[in-house]
Amino acid sequence: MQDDKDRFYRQAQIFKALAHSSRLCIIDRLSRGECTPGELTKLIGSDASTVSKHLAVLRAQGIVRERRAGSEVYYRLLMPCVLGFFDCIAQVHGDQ
Amino acid sequence: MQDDKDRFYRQAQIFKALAHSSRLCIIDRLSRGECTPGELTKLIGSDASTVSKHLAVLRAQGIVRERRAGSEVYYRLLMPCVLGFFDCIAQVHGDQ
DNA sequence: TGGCTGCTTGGCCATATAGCCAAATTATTC
DNA sequence: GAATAATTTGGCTATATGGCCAAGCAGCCA
Repeated sequence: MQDDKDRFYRQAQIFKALAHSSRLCIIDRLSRGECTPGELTKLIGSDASTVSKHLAVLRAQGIVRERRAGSEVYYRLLMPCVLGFFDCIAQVHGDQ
Repeated sequence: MQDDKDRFYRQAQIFKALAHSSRLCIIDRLSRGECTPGELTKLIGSDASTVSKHLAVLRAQGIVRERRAGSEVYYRLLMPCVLGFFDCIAQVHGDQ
């Protein structure tokens, strides 16, 4: 009962982290290899601070992880199974 | 480019619909068979109007569909592949 | 028709989120 | 140490969302 409630809550946190087009764009990009916030900022086209906050949201849920290399930071996807979500959705939406 | 933006946006809408513990609870219940809003209201324990609005969110994204039978309404899960999401998350969370 | 039940919609408030700019932080290079 | 570049954090505002209550609508039965 309470366990279920907790589990649903934690799962919902993950979905919430995925529930933004810029963050999906980030995940899509990271599925093809590591990337810096700077590069992602160019890709997405919003302010660097905005992108950084999106990355923080994904980090907080363990979806991505960062690695410092000198003055740069590289992010990588920790939860590749989320890519399967896209297939599921595409199936229903009939797109892609 | 623009297509990608659109696709990410529509996918994000789906994730947004899934990003609430009560709605995940609904999906979990519907994965075991049809159910009325009344039953779901008892299960979740919030106001009937709140549950109805959650169902509207899921309906709008094509995740569930309703069927009228006299004065009652039965909801069913249209997107069973979302259940796979739970496995993915559990895998990472190590729970369940 | 009138009343009942089941469900949805409208209205309102409290809270959360996304975005920008500005400022702080960390590492590099001169 | 100062200047620069990359990233993050703080602060603010605008918008979206969730929740309740109250009201509306649809089907059923007396």
